[in-house]
Amino acid sequence: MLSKKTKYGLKALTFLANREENCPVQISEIAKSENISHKFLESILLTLRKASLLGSKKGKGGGYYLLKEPQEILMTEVIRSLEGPIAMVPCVSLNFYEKCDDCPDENACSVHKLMIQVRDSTLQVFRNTTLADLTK
Amino acid sequence: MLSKKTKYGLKALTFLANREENCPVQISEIAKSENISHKFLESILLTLRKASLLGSKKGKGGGYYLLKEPQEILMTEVIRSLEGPIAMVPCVSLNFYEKCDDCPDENACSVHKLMIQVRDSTLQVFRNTTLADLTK
DNA sequence: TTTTATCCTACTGTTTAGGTAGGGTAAATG
DNA sequence: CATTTACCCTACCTAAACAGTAGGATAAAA
Repeated sequence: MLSKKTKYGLKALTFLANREENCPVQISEIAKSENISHKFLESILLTLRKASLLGSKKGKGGGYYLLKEPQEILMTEVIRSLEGPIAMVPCVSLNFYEKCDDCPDENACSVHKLMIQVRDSTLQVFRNTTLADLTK
Repeated sequence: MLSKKTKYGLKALTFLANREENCPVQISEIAKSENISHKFLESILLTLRKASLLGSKKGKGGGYYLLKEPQEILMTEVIRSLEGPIAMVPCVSLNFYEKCDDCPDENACSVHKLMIQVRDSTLQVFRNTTLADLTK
């Protein structure tokens, strides 16, 4: 299941990408337009800023803005920052690998085998999709 | 993330498929071999029986056994019984559809668009993989 | 009728998701 | 330089889901 955090984050990024000018947009404007709680969205945008996907400006006329062109923002980056691992089990994760404690031999594990395939097909989608593909 | 329930269920099914004879196997034997808590595995096998993937036999010499040939058991069935929806958001789920309450127009939603692609690529894996593909 | 092993309901502890609360800090404006 | 604006950051909270446990009921074989 995709968390609300990721879902809202994607919506916010799309909202920013859909604007013609890339000037700072206030949290409240995004929150209102996308039906997201102001405070929750604030914490999400903060995460995206720390992941270097968004820039921010304080004070009057401040807000958040994209740091890169939409077509340069890959879904792999976005999903990994907001959701964490893309793989369904840690033992097949490229960026968040962890060994299973119940599994003596990873290479003999049927779940491992299956989940590698799922990971690869999901990765293919995320690697071939940029923020620009989500806009209209 | 894949739940332990699904993970253990897959391991148990693979264990049964790897046996040369399809006679009833006790919970304890599977639990021991796969490092799964006996009681937890019991509840998982019960789920699989109710999903008509396993048969059971009570009393001495009893246990669980496959109801179909491994090559006839699709991953879509297994995952849906144990994990529930394959889609990452309910609004793109084929078998467990639900409308998002924050989304006025599904077709205009960027998350929807992306998640349909993910669902389709994951489905392709599960539809083309049977239990027989997980055995060795 | 005793033993074996599944069936089934209910309960419980831990973790995570999805927020809220409330003040701190930097920048623009006058 | 003071005020307003809007992001920055930590801590906290509640409900639900996950990952099991407990304990007995039931059915089949010996």
